[in-house]
Amino acid sequence: MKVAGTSAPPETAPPETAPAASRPGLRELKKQRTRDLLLRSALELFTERGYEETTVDDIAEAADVSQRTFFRYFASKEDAAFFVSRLAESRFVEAVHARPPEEAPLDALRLALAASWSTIGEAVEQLVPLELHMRFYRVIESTPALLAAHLRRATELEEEIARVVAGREGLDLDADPRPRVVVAVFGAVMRVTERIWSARDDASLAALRDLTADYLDHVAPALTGNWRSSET
Amino acid sequence: MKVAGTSAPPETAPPETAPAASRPGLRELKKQRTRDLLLRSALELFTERGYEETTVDDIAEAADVSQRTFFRYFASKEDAAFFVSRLAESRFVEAVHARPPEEAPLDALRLALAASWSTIGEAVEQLVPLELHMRFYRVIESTPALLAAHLRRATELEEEIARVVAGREGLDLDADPRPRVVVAVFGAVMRVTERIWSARDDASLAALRDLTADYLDHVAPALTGNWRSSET
DNA sequence: AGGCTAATGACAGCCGCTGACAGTTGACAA
DNA sequence: TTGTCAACTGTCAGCGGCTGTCATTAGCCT
Repeated sequence: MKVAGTSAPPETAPPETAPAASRPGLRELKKQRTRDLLLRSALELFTERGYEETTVDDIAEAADVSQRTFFRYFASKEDAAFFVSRLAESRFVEAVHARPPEEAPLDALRLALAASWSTIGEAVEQLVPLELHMRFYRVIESTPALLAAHLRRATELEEEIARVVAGREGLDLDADPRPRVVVAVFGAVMRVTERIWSARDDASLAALRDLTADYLDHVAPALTGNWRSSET
Repeated sequence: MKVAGTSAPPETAPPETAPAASRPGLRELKKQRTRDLLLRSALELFTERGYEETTVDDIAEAADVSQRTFFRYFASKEDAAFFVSRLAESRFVEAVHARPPEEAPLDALRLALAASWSTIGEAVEQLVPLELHMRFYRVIESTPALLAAHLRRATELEEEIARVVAGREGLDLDADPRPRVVVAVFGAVMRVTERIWSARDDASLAALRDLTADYLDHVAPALTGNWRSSET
C-alpha cells in the first residue's frame, strides 16, 4: 500500500523555482542546470535506447547525480518524459484564450492551433533541441506505458480547454454537453493525426502541422451520411 | 532494464484455455475456478479499498494462492482489472460487424451500441456480478493509472473498429482519413459520456446507455457554427 | 500403479519509488 | 570574515510490481 508522502513532490512544476527570475543566485542556477541536464539526459536515453530500457539510475548517472536526486526534480520517470510537452500544451491553451469570441468553437480551436505552432517550437527549443522532442514523440507512440500516460494527460488538457470554450460561449460546462463534445472531437482528431504522423518518416513539426490541418478538414464530411455518394 | 521473458505471459487471454470446451477435465475446472476467484477478489478489493491500495499479495491471499500464481493468470495487476472490459468490448465489435452495410458509418456505430447493451450485460454477468463491474468503472475514472490504461485500450479498440468501418465502405484505412476520424469522434463522445456518468449517482448500465444516446445526439449540432443562434 | 507433464509455491532479484538521516554547501547577517 | 541556518544532496533501507528458476505437487494417461 502506498501512502501519501509527507514531503511535497514536484508533481508537474517545481513551485520553488518561481523566485529564480528576481535574482538567480548560485543555488538557483545550479538547480536549473541540474534539472536541464537530467531532462536532456533522460530524453536522449529514451530516444536512443527506449523508455523501458532506460532506468532512472541510468539517467541519474548520465547527469552525475544520485537516483534520489532525480526524484527530487521529477515526481516520476514519466514526469520527466512529459516535462517538455507540458510547456507546449500551455502555449496552445494560451492561444485558445486569445481567440476572438465571435469565432465558432471548432474554428477557434483550429485557428488557435495554427497560430501556436511557431510559439510552441520556440518554447521547446528553450529547453531541449526541438528535433529531440519531435523524435521523442515516436517513443511515446510506440511505448504502451507512455502512450497511456499521454492520453490521460490529453483528456486533462481537454477538460481545461472545454472550460475555456464554455466560458467563451457563456455556457455551463456541466449543463450543456456541447463544449466537452467539440473539444473531445477536436482532441480525437489530434490524436489520430499524431499517430499517423509518428508512423511516417518526416518527424518534423511542419509535417505534423500540415497533417493536422488536413485531417481537421475531414471532420465534417466524415460525419455526414453516405461517403460513397460524395468524393474524397 | 526489463528483458523479454522466455516463457509466454498470459497477456490478454490464456491461449491454452481453448481446448477446455472439448472436455473440461478436473485440471481445467480448477484453473477456471482459480482465475474466476482471483478476478472477483481483485475487483472486490479494488472497489472496496481502491486500486492503488490493493497489493497483488492481497488479491492472491484472498484467493488462497501465491502471488506468483496470480501473475500466471494475469500479465499484470492492470490486466486483471480490465479482464471483464475486454469481454464487453468484444461484444460491441461483433455488433458493429453485424450492422447492414447500407447504414452510414456513424449511424452504424450508434445502432451497434444500442443493440449490444443487453448482450454486454449478459456476458459480464457470466463472469462477475454486473453491479460490481459497473462500480469498478468509477474506480477506473478516479484512478490515474487505470484511467490512462483505459484510454490506451480504448484507442486500440478504435483502431480495430476503424478497420471494420473501412471494410464496410470499401476504403483503404491508410489512404482515407475518414474511417479513423469518425471512429475517433464516436470514441471521444463515449469517453466524455463515461466520465459524466461515473461522476453521477446512478451507476447502472441503463443510465450509461441513456446518457450515451443523449450525447451522441449532440455531436452534429455541436460541430456546426454558432451555438448561440440555435437552441440547446 | 507408475510415469509424464502441467500447475503451483518458495525464493531470489530487478526496477520504480519513498522515507529517514546525515553530510555538504550556498545564503545571509553579525 | 565568519558563523549560523536552510537548502540540496547522497546513502541506506524498504515496499510493491513483476520475472526467472527450481523443486514439489497433483491431474492425466497407459
